[in-house]
Amino acid sequence: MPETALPGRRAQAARNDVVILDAARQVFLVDPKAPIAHVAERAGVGISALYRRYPSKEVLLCRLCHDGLRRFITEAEAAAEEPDGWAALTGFLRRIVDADVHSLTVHLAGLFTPTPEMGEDARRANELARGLVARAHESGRLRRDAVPEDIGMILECCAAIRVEDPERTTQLRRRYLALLIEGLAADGGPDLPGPPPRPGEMNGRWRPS
Amino acid sequence: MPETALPGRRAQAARNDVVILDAARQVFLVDPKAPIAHVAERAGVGISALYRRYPSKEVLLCRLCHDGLRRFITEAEAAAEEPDGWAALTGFLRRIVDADVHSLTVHLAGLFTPTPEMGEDARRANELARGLVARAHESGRLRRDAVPEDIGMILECCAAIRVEDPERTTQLRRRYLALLIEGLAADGGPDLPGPPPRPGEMNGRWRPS
DNA sequence: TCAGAGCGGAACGATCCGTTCCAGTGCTAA
DNA sequence: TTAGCACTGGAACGGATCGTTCCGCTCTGA
Repeated sequence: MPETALPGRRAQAARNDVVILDAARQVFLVDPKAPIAHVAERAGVGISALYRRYPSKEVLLCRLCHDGLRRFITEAEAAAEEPDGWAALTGFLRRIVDADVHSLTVHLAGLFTPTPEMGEDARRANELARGLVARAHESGRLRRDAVPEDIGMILECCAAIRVEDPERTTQLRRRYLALLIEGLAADGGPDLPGPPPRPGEMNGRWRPS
Repeated sequence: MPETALPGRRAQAARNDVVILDAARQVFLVDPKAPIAHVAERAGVGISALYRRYPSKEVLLCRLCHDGLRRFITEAEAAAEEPDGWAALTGFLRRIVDADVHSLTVHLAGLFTPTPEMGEDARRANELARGLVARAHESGRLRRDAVPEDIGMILECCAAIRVEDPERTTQLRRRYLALLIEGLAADGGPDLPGPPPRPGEMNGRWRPS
């Protein structure tokens, strides 16, 4: 029962499923508080098509956010397979930055009440990130004073880069990620200033206002 | 005619001048689209006190933005005095990051129509930044493929770091700025990926929507 | 042929926010 | 002492925005 082979109206519906999700990602990535009408417009559908699928904006936001989180986990698990701990960490960062996943999970947080399942996935993501940093440390190529919480911050930095053209955005983000990774490499430079980020220090975003 | 010595009502007015500007900075730094009432609340004054000083929100925003730009120029001029080109650039970045000036000039752009005077100052700021990068290159400590436009991007990265506590925010920003600066140092590593940012590539923000 | 799934978009109601307005307060100067 | 006024707090207003509902239409599948 391949979805793409469905005829007529159902085919349109199936196509709309993905078109709407794509549009929502693009729109809310640029402006997390964008009105839902923008999503419909971008998708080239009416508002009804949205409300047929999601009972409210909050649910759509939650779905988007959770998808991003799952992508994060998937990439982290893939990176865990890479034998070289340093390559695992840097490759992981590159893929997450390319996928623009950080904005989805983080900048949308606080706009909806998270499901318990998301909380669990968030914990799992944390655990995986911790493992990646630990293995990078073992490889000896990661500077000694780097901590797992640095990952989220570095992703935050990269997510801040954004220009009109999405492809150009990716290029530029790679540039500054490369800069950060260069800094992350243990080259015997001075220790980083100030106390490192603590676990949970960035969690202020998660409770709904 | 020292302002602080003014008695009674005028003293209150003089105090309010600075209290309001401070509050506006704090509020709009966190959320550039915050309602003006939040500023009044934070300043501990009524809305009238705001409208007595600024004819509209747009003017206040413009003032804030222009102040930030002027601060940028001041710091850049100070850095130009520093004989060591590398120390000049890195010190400049640190001071701008500490002053949280980038958000003021950039994230507020597009929310008002810029004055011609601001355009001129923006050009001057660009020129100064270009000079700082040139001198850093001459010092031999800046990686060859760094360009003046990288400055704005790096500031953007740091500005993305923000937590509840302002002091903690500063600490964390210094941490990631240090990482970026480490990457900026010419250590014979591989060239940065992708085409570097071009002059004016980030100017899409400046026209009012 | 027709029931109904799916759709577009107008309409509605709630909320938000910039701005205006007015009554109160306490200096200041005559 | 007191009239005038600079300054203020905050309620009120009007316009804009946005999430959601609703209605009439189209086209499918049996």
